[in-house]
This record gives sequence, structure tokens and C-alpha cells, in this order.
Amino acid sequence: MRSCGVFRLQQELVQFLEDFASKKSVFKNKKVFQPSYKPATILHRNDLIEQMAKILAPVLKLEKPSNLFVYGKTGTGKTLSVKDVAEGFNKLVISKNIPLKILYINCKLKRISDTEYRLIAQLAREFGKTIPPTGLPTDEVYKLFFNAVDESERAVILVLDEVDQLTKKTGSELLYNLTRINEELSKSFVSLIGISNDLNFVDALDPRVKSSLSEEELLFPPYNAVQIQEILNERAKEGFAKNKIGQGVIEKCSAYAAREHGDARRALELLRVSGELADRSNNQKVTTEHVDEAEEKIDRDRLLDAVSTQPKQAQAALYSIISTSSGKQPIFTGTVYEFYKELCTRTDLRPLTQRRLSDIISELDMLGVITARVISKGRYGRTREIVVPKTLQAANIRRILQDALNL
DNA sequence: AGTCCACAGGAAGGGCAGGCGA
DNA sequence: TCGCCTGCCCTTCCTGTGGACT
Repeated sequence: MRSCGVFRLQQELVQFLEDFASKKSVFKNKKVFQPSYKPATILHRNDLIEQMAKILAPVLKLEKPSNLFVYGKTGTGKTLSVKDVAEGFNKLVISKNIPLKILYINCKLKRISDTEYRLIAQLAREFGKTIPPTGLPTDEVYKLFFNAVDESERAVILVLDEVDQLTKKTGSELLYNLTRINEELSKSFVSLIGISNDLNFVDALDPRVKSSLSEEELLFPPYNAVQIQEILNERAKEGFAKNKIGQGVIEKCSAYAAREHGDARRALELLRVSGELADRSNNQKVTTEHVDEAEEKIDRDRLLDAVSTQPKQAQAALYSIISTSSGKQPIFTGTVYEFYKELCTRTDLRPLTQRRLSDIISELDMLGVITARVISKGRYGRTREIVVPKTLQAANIRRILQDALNL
């Protein structure tokens, strides 16, 4: 009996896969919509790319260019443009045999470059050194890196993407050390390019680092709706099959993205998910309804994903918050902690201190799951006012957390 | 003007896992 | 195996604070 059931299931699966494979997709080349995809031409960024190339040009004569700081909100083409310039230089490096090495590091990548040690170790590895993931003293790793760079006469351009994430976690010590690197080198030199989403990042820096890192600055302004539309049109031509995009779809995607500070990445994601939804519902064309649906789906998925990948303690904290919040009245740290302690005894979870829970609450706030702001209730103390946003699908999230916490 | 609440949030340090060389 | 190093998560201890109340 059982094997018969399995057989039927398998048959259905094969049928499904066959259908899927033979089904016409609205996409022609989906890769076009990946964030890492580099289009042949980068629209609306010519000036900035040119400026960047000019700033870095001395490197071709083995003169040290100024350090450069690139900033602008997410999806304004910073990384893309820097990579484009780097590619241009790399072509020359090969054809003219220039001893130039351009390193790109994303400081946000977990477990690779989110601490001082890891980042420097990663850099040293780029120069062919083997560094253990942990174990060595940090100054030892610095030494290894410096020696590796200085092995021969050469120029190095170090691109630190999302550099603001780095100082958030490790302080500005690392950046300070990097800006001083040339004092340790005799044969080579290193120029830094910092990329940041945080517009106030430089101002918050240690003045010594600030003056050094931002010898030159480039601001990437947000795209406007028309520009995003052109970018989407360009990608859609490559990514979608002919006549698969309905009236107003591109316009709607651009409008949504422009509303959120001109984020082209988000616009592209929206377009891609709209296409996927059209495929899934067997539609021949992407419609504006798919865009609306996609917008909702993206938000939902992001949040649910963030919640389900949280550590147990953070999940317990969130569960406590959702459970104590009655909807209308805001709740406070103390109330949440009481519930949380009780929850811990129910679930055999080791209760953390209120101090720690307080940090977890502010982490959840930063994640965007809840809003928590510090308020004063006068005579009744100072605390955090925690609000579960109406848009949060509290019931859904509660269910996920119940599963995760075995409730 | 002073008090006092209920925390926020900084600093220091403990304990752990993971890795190294000797 | 041992001593030493790291990052990470956490506790303990502490000082700071906005504004209602007196």
C-alpha cells in the first residue's frame, strides 16, 4: 500500500516537473535581475563614473590616488559604478602590465568581514597568505597583511563596501589602522575606497579617520522615477521574453521604488517577483496586479524570513512582545520582561537578564519587526515604549514563533 | 526646585567554543 | 595536552536621565 502511494506521489512529481519544464515562462534571462548582474551600460551614472576614474587615474602611473569615500542610499548604483571603474582599470592592468591590485570586500558579509580580525585575515588571504579563522593575535594578522602587500612594488586599491557596517560592530580602530597603512609600507601603497549607505557615517567618525578617508567624496543621489523607469526598461528588454510585460507594469514598479528613495535594486526585485508570480499563476503576461502582489510578498517574505532565522532568545522576546501587546496600548520593557520570564519557565529556556533583553528589544527594533523608542513616564520612570506595527502580520508571526519555541 | 521612578545603556569581565603552535 | 588567542553571548555593576509628582 505504502509503496503504491509513494509511486503515485513520484508520478505526480514527475508530471509536475515535466509541466514546469515545458511551460512557457515570461522570462528570457532571469539572471538580469540578480543584484550581482552587471549591465553592459550603466544608466545615469556616467558623470560619477568619470569623476571616480579621474580621481583614481594617478594609480596608473604608480602614484597614490586620494582615498575616496562614496556614499548614497541603497540601490543608487554605488557598488555597480565602483565595480565598473575597477573593471576598466583591470583591463589596463592586463594590457599595460601595471602592478595594480584592486580588492573588493563587502564588510557586511557575516563570518567573513564583520570583525577586525576577520577582515584583515580576509585581506591577507587575498594576497595568498593562509590565516586561520581564529587563534592568532590581531596585530600578528596585521603584520602578515602588511608584509604580504609590501612583498613587491605595487599599487593596491582597497574597496570597502558597506564600510559603515564595519565601524558599527568594531569601532573606528580598524579604519584608523587602514588609513595609516601606508606608513608601514615601503615599496607599495594602498588607496581606500569606502562605500556607505549611511549618509551621516563620515560625520560620526573619529576626526583623524574622517579627514583621511574622505580626501575625496562622491555622493550618489537617488534615481528619480523616470530614471528608474529607463533602467527597468533596459533590463526588461534583456530579461523578459517579447511582449510579456503588460501596460503600466514598469511604470508601477518605478513609482513604488521612487517612493522609497529611488532604490533601483528594489525596483528590479519588484519586477522580477512580479514576473515569477505571473509564471506561477500561468499567466502569459505580467500585469500591474502582479506588481501589487509582489510588493506585498516581498515585504512579507523578508519579515517572516528575518523572524524565523532569529536565535531562540530573540524569538522568545518577540513572542512575549506580540503576546503582551493588546493592540491599542503600547507596552513597556518591564511588562515584556515579566511575560518573558514566565515563558522561559514554561519552555525550559534559560531566562536572560533584563539588561540583555533590553538589547534584544532594540535589536528587534533595528530589524524593523517592532518599533521601540525610549520615553519618559515622568514619575513612573523611563522605559521603552514598544509598538507592534499594524502592518505586521502578528498572527502569522506568532504561529511561526510557536512552532519554533515548541509551544 | 527637588525627588524619585523604571528603566536605558556604558564598562568590565566571565565563560564558552574554536583554533593555533609547542 | 597545554597555554594562548580570538569572537560571541551574556551577567554584573554602575551611572545617567526625562518628566510627573511633591
